[in-house]
Amino acid sequence: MKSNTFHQPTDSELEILNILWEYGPSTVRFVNGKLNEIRKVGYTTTLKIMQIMFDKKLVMRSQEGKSHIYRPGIEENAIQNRLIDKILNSAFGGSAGRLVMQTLGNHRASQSELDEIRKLLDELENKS
Amino acid sequence: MKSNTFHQPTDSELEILNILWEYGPSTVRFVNGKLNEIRKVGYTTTLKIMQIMFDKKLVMRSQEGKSHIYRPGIEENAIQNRLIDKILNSAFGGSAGRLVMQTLGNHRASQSELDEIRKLLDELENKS
DNA sequence: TATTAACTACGAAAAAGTTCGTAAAAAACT
DNA sequence: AGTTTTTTACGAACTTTTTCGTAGTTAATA
Repeated sequence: MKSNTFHQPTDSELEILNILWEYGPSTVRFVNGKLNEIRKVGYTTTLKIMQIMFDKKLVMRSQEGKSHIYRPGIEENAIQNRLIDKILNSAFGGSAGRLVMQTLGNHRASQSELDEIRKLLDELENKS
Repeated sequence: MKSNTFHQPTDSELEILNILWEYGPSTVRFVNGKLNEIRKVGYTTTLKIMQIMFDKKLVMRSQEGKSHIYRPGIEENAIQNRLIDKILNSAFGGSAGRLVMQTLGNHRASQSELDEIRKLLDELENKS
């Protein structure tokens, strides 16, 4: 196990982090239940992955009676930024503008989101 | 081999697609040379991956003398959109607005890109 | 208190991806 | 023509990730 390096979550790990971010501190059973709303996964499979995540510090946990309560060990924004960096470099030649254009061009955003984006653009331009 | 399903390129495959998109139709030797500008990769490793990509239809190829010339079997935009979809669903709860905000907030875009984005926002708002 | 149920830990198999060595064929070079 | 170089094909080892069975422990329940 690399102890030093940062651990990019795998796809399964990210799926679990999302559940923890959305629902807050949870048991393995709860997480496994959520996963099974989408696809069949064995309980010990979920357990094992969460144990691995604990080793990697992707989650933290505390004892509650006989079971563990898990919570995220990393901020949602940190992972989001890392994922953005990754596809930026691997598919958009590092250009944030291209990524944004492509995203807006293909996925509808709500009016309030568009307003927010416009506001952010204003700020960015004033800053420079 | 799944023949039916769409194949999301792996990281190595995406790296090779990027070279093909950037430099156009290329031999294995050329691609391997480009890869080796960044890290050490054996020739047959690159060959093998490109053969796998051919099976998956991620690249096409034509015979040129003794060797094959490879070209992308898929459009850059298609892959970009698929990558966006993936992180949108796996880390942004499906919200394009949040992805855009996060991207703009953390990665400098040039003035001309900002202008373009603003123009696109105008179009999106007029359309709806 | 004995049985059952729920939990963790762990090992190992299975699956997916990467790496490379070797063999055989084609082309280039003496 | 014979040797060397370049290429493809392919199998197999290795790595990483995912999956699950089994064992042992703790808690709940009869």
